[in-house]
Amino acid sequence: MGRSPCCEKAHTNKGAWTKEEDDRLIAYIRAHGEGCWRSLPKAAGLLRCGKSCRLRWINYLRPDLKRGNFSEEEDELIIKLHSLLGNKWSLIAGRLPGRTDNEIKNYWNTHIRRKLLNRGIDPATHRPLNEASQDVTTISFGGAKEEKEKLCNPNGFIDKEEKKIQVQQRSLDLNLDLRISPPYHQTTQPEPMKSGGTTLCFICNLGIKNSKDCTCSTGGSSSSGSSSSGYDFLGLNSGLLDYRSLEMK
DNA sequence: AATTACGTCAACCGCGTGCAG
DNA sequence: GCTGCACGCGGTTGACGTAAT
Repeated sequence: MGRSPCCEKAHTNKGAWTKEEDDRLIAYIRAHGEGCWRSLPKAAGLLRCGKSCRLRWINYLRPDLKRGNFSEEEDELIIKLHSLLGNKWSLIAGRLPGRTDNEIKNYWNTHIRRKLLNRGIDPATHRPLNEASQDVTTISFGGAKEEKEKLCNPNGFIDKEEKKIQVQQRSLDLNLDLRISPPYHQTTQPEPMKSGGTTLCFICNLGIKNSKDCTCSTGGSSSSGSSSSGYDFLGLNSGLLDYRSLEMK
């Protein structure tokens, strides 16, 4: 059985794209737009798999791509978003205009991981390395599933309740409480780029509200008394982070 | 100059998901 | 509800460039 191949592999090119192939793909998409990747190669006269065309376009040929090095600001944003979202590269990329998920993923693995390690921070948990070996769990969404699977493992010798407690202890790390909820009505007016003559800071422009990182007068810092203690990372102490606000695509 | 080790990143692969029939 | 298709995503690979020996 199994899944049918996404394309006829026998007659497709693989490996690096040539200039001519790039030109054909660009010309076709300019003329017909994106979409229907499966039929695109044939229509564009390319001996490539549709997936390959899509990847090439999204990661390399798209006109709105921002080539070049990542700025320090982008670095920090990626770190913060990764601590929040885990390896959800497409979501992270959605917050970085002109950057692709593949690019960010590569950049993370080659630069930021090392950067964090040099700072003494575990890139998986975003906690100090000396704490990383303790009861800490990652923030990625996959973690819950793994833990669930572990719990369901019939061969496990540890009592299920005991395991539950272990998981709970390990999950104390960061209570994200990201919720999927029915369509909500905004309680506040959508914030314009400028509010009362005040230019919104980078964090507010990202749509992240109530963040301690906010440097403008409007968005963050939710009044003086709101954050009762410590670091209000991305506003997590001061309110619920709406997962939808992270979706950009 | 030759060889090896390492870093980078474009591209591939397999799986999950949404959707139409 | 089931099935197959198409797309999108994340993990991984491998070619290539550069630094070190």
